[in-house]
Amino acid sequence: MQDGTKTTAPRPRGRPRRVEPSAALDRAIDAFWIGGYTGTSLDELSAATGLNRPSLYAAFGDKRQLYLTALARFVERMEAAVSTAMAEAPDLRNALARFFDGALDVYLSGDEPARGCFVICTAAVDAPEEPAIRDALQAVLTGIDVKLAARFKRAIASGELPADSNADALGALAAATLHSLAIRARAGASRAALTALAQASIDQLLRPAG
Amino acid sequence: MQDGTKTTAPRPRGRPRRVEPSAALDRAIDAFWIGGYTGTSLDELSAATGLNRPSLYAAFGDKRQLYLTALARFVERMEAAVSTAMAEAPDLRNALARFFDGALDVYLSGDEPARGCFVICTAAVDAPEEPAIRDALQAVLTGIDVKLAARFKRAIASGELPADSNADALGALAAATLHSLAIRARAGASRAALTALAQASIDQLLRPAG
DNA sequence: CTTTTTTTGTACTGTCTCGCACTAAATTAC
DNA sequence: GTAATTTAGTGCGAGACAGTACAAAAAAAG
Repeated sequence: MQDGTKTTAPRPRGRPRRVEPSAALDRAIDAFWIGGYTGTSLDELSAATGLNRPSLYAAFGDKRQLYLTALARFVERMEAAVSTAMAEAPDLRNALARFFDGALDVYLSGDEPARGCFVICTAAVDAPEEPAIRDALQAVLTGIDVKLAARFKRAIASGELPADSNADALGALAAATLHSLAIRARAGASRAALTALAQASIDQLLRPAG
Repeated sequence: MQDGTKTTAPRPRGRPRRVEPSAALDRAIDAFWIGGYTGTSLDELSAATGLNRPSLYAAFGDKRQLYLTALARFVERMEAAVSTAMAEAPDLRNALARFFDGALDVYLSGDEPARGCFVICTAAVDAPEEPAIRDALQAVLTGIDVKLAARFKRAIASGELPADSNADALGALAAATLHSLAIRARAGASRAALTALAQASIDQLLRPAG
């Protein structure tokens, strides 16, 4: 506050950017989210981001790199949301409820029709022919499995679940419900139906053994 | 057998086909299965089927119609397999085991890398922009839900499950496991891992209430 | 053998696609 | 004001793509 210039604004040398790369990336996510990798052209990406094709290349490299960067950012946010849902909820039941509810907020966001999950619904189709995409998809899936399994382990340790429960299996089953929500949302299922599935999953996962 | 000519072979009028449309459709399924709708070009379809583009158009119409026809045939077979698994198994546990095992046979068939489910993994990406594909996907998902729920209802009626069980919810959860298997297979998961998930799902669904 | 009918194969058109070269514009440094 | 630097915008070129027109081929019917 001593000198008038903010220390965080040492304006760079040349012509200023018309649109920030970070904002452009967010809108590229939106475009890829709807059309998928092969289904979204560079012209569409250019229109969505406000960057023309040469600027896109300068900022993110070619189409594949842009897609992978968009995927990475989406995953980063998703995993952060999952982590907070797992950490902040008072118990496992609430953690799962937040987890599924937060996912549905994302899957049903934006205009109609619903887009489902960016990674589950669009990365899957290109997985066989694009090893980098397949690896990214695989990493995301196991990442979710691990986060969920860790939360189930905590619930076992705290006595919320019986000691002989299989945390890894329960985590994978919770993730399976997530995958199904992603697909069903993109297929046009109603939020009510999806919420019912999530609730059924929670009830099933937390039902005490007989 | 009375006259030498087989009654089923009244050779049609013009030049004979080099390849049967039914066989061509099967190979079109394979091509779409790997690349998806937008990701598979007519040239690839032509090479896969052995029909050149004009013959493809004559036989199946344009690319969208061909994809929908391929999807319909795949679904038809899948639903038949599901029905027999549900009907022939001695009890619910075996029915589900056959159901998941049969699905994995399909999802892991063909060359590496695994293709997962044709409908779940490829129709999902084009669902937002192709209403016909979205409707087909939605119909398939609810079809599976209904078939599974019916089997759970039978299990309730036969006393295999407690009377207060929610057959619809259990059916949807079993379907969710199927969706997850489809995605995970395409992401590169091992058969062992997928089988473990299926087994965990069965154990969970059949666990008596506490 | 000729005609008719159906499929096959070639070639074409217009459009889209990706990626990049090159010029114009906007800003700072001097 | 001039030079340097960075981005924006135009436009090109080679190739892929979907769909179709048209001629050649292969069979049955007469």
